Amino acid sequence: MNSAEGQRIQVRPAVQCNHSPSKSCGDCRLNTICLPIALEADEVARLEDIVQRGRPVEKGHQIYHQDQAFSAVYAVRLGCFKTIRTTADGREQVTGFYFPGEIFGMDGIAQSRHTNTAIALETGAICEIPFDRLQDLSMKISSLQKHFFQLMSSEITAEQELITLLSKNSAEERMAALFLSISTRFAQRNQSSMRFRLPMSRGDISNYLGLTVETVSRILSRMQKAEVIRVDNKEVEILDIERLRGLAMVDA
Amino acid sequence: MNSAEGQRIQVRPAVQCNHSPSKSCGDCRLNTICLPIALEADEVARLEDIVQRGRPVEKGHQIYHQDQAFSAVYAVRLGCFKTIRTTADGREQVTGFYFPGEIFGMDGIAQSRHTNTAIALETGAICEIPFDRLQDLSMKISSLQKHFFQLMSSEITAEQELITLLSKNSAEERMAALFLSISTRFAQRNQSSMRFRLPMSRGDISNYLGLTVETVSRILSRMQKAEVIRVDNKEVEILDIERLRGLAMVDA
DNA sequence: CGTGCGCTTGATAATGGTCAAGACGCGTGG
DNA sequence: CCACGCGTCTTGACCATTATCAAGCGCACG
Repeated sequence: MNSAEGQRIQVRPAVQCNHSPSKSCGDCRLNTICLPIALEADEVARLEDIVQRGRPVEKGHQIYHQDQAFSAVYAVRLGCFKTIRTTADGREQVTGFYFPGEIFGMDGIAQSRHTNTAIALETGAICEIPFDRLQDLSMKISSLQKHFFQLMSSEITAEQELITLLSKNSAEERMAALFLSISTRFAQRNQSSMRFRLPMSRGDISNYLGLTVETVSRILSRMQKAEVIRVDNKEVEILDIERLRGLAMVDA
Repeated sequence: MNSAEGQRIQVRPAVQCNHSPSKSCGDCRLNTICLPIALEADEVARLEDIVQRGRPVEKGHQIYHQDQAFSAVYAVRLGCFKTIRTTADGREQVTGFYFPGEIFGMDGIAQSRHTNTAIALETGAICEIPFDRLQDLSMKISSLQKHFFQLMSSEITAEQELITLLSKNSAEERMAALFLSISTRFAQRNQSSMRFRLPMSRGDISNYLGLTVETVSRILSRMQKAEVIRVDNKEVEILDIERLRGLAMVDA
């Protein structure tokens, strides 16, 4: 899903990160926003200046609500977040899952109002980045402007991958692709990519993938029976990643 | 589909446009890029300076190809364009249709390579906007930077609408939504929104909507029998837009 | 300890896909 | 100018995947 994000992170290993001097960049939750930018020391200071850092949020908390005035984008430091869009007739669509180091909220820029609602799937923390101040700073620091264009473009390509998945792939292929994406994103944070806990419910998964909970549940059972994965409630273990890749038929 | 684009255009009526002094902004194909910006005269000149204006292209021509190095984004002046993404296993997904005044090619920014192929659906013309020069200029003209952030955000919200459509709506609802979107976009250009010629084939439509050509064909016949639309090959007439909106069940 | 929500599993149904055949339209070449 | 041929579109019959409906389990939380 988010292979663009992935690649951008992977090509830039372990440089010292000024946000959290005690940590390597691989650990700093802000790496996707600060890492690719060759900032001068005082520029880093200016960026840190505008960022509301490490605000803790509890499970189920809404960061912003659809139609609410847009003022900031958010970087995930800890935990997992989902964005959902409610249609005119009341149906809901999960439009994305966001893991540490990823940015959400960019949908609100165009209309100065959010077109999604963002919700914490588990207890975590976020950095709030006021967008008007980010824009100002981008006028002075070209690499910051460039990076933000790239971030938004990544969001576009990630969504195009989801469009393709929904449009062209079977239920099983969609599930496999999601698991591979989640696995990759855990790996990027130096966490186990073969064994992890799903932060989202079956309902979130099925909604995101355009399926029903029943179908998701059945496919999990089938994959488990085929010994591709092992599932125990939200705990997932990938037993045969090659076969999972085969099921996905997609370059995640 | 593209309601974000739509609203942005509609709230800014008929100001004089400096690109084509003889025309109102409603006619200037570049309106989505220049219109919302309160530029000084010399700033307009600088923008016009970098834009390769009005390059004609013939039907079937590729503007850029997937994996090709990214260097520019493109504004449609005339005609209609589609973007397609080819997956690892060779399947193709139509990711968007672009009408005059709309911008395509922003997918390439993140990876400095295009993740789509853009193809002209009919003979038309485009403006090429070299991205590095646009970035430079955005550093000097804050309203231009702001506008480009908005453009990209619009692309994100448009894609989220498509995701929702693919995930939650029936074949008939998808078709109705697409027709409403196309109709709206024709209206924005002061062209007939009730009677128009589809620039894309049934295959393009079905691919975009995650359906088969047979299903698209059947639904067109059904809608015609129900006297909601009249179809003659690519010529479409909307007979009952209220009923079409009812079918769409979506805020297009 | 009970209630409820999330998850699983089964039976059945429907939407849309696949396969197949024929019609229509358009461009090309005789 | 007409005829041929191919590609696009339509329509029908049949089939498969996934949704729907229904029931039961188990864990978490009051």
